[in-house]
Amino acid sequence: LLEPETGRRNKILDAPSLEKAYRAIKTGVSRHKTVVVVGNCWVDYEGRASSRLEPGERIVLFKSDGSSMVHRPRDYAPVNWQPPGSIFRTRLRDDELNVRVFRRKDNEVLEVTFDSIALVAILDLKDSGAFYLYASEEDMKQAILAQPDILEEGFRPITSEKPVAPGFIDILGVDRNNVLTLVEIKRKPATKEAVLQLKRYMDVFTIDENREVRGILVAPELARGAQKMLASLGLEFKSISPQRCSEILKSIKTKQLSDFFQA
Amino acid sequence: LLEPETGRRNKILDAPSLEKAYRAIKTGVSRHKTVVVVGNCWVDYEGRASSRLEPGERIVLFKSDGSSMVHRPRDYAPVNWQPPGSIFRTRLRDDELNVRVFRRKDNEVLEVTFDSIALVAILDLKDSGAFYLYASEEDMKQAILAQPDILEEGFRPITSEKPVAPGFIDILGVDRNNVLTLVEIKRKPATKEAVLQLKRYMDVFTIDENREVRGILVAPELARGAQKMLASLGLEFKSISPQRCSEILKSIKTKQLSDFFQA
DNA sequence: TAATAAATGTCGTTT
DNA sequence: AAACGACGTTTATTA
Repeated sequence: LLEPETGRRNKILDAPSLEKAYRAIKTGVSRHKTVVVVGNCWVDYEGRASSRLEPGERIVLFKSDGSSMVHRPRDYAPVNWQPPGSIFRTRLRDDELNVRVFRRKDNEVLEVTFDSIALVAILDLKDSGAFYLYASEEDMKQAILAQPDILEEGFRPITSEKPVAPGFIDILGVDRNNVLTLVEIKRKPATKEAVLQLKRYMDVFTIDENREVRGILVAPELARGAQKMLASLGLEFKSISPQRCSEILKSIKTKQLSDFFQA
Repeated sequence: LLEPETGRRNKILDAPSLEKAYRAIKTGVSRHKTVVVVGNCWVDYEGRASSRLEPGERIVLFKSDGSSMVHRPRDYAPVNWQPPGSIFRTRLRDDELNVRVFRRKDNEVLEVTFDSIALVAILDLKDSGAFYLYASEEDMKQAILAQPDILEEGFRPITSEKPVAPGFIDILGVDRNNVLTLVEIKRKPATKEAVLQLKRYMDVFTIDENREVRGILVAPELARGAQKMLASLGLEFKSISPQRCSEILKSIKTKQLSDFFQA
């Protein structure tokens, strides 16, 4: 334990010496804690590309899965980082605290060197909370499979994620007249790119020119240029919002629950 | 000033009460500081999609440009975030500290609610250090423009980033026989997608079927399926690594420096 | 504002 | 391991 006398799981050092920071970081990393370091530092990266960040004050995270990131006082994205699976090595010499993050894959090295430290936090984070993302494209697909009528009355799905030459058809089915129908789903306004994607899938099924095949693009709306392209290619559009799909799924789950408790 | 008596720029609170944390965060955000909060929290997001993160201990960053991110003890990517330009609102009630991050664009809301705090850091980070990235696609282009022979002996660039219907041709030039030559550059193994991109550019210049035009794809290597497609479309490939380009640029800069000091 | 392409993209899945 | 597509992709650039 880091502080057996207090029983606390976290260790916070406010403006520690390099020596104290070094010991805390080294111990923290070896014990698979999450380490936050704030201080004046410079950063070198060598790998798929290479980079150099001149000195300045930043927030650096070292996580126990081997991922790490260097955050400047602005921007959403870290200026430098290393994905999970990397290995840490901490060193202190010549009034410089150096953390090297090595990643076997791509032979990548990230080196952060501090010459002054404002904060070190060694954190033992307990986090098992579930994460739910709703209204994803997957949700939209599940909603259409569960209630095919929202696409069109009489539509019957046959398969989903059907592998074809260019990729995967989201849903393959037949309409009320038994005409083969390809469904491509987008959770955002469908772009020309989405139209072309559906067209590529269509091409696979239109080897026989006599056989009728329908292609329906499902999305909350059509993006600007997409309408014209869609029409010229003889494809169709059905507006369905991800939110609506999310609610359909929710109502199905609620129904399943109530059925369960009634049974 | 946060702590006028000490003159320190940063304020570190180790396991503060919700009330103390609330005041520090509210003040810090309003004064455009960088705020780090570690504690037990749950997170809701509503926008292009929606999400729910159940309670757990996380590291949350609030930056003065309006960006924010929620980091779990593992993974490179934040589990939830908000890009720059968002607006913070901090509230305390019913033993819950709530920070709402609102983004006008896409009408997105991120809400982080804490019920216990392990650390609050209000940071006044001074960071003006320059960031240099090497071996980017831009570097590759500059290297070819500076030493066209690395593409092919006798190649002469005419323009770069030439705007054409589908986008921008990386480099437009002529070969030793004055044949118009289009160059598309990729820093990673060139995929079929890159081949198609070059093909689209080629189409613009082949209105006149009699006029010869060459298309050269520059990349460290060709991805699996790309070779066949390239050949079938009559396009060419030249292997150049981003690293090599980076070194060419470096040597040019060194030369320019030595010339400067000799003069 | 819309469109297009780049990114050390990352991440999951499937071959 | 390689390939392929999705992502709340984000970001920059330009018409």
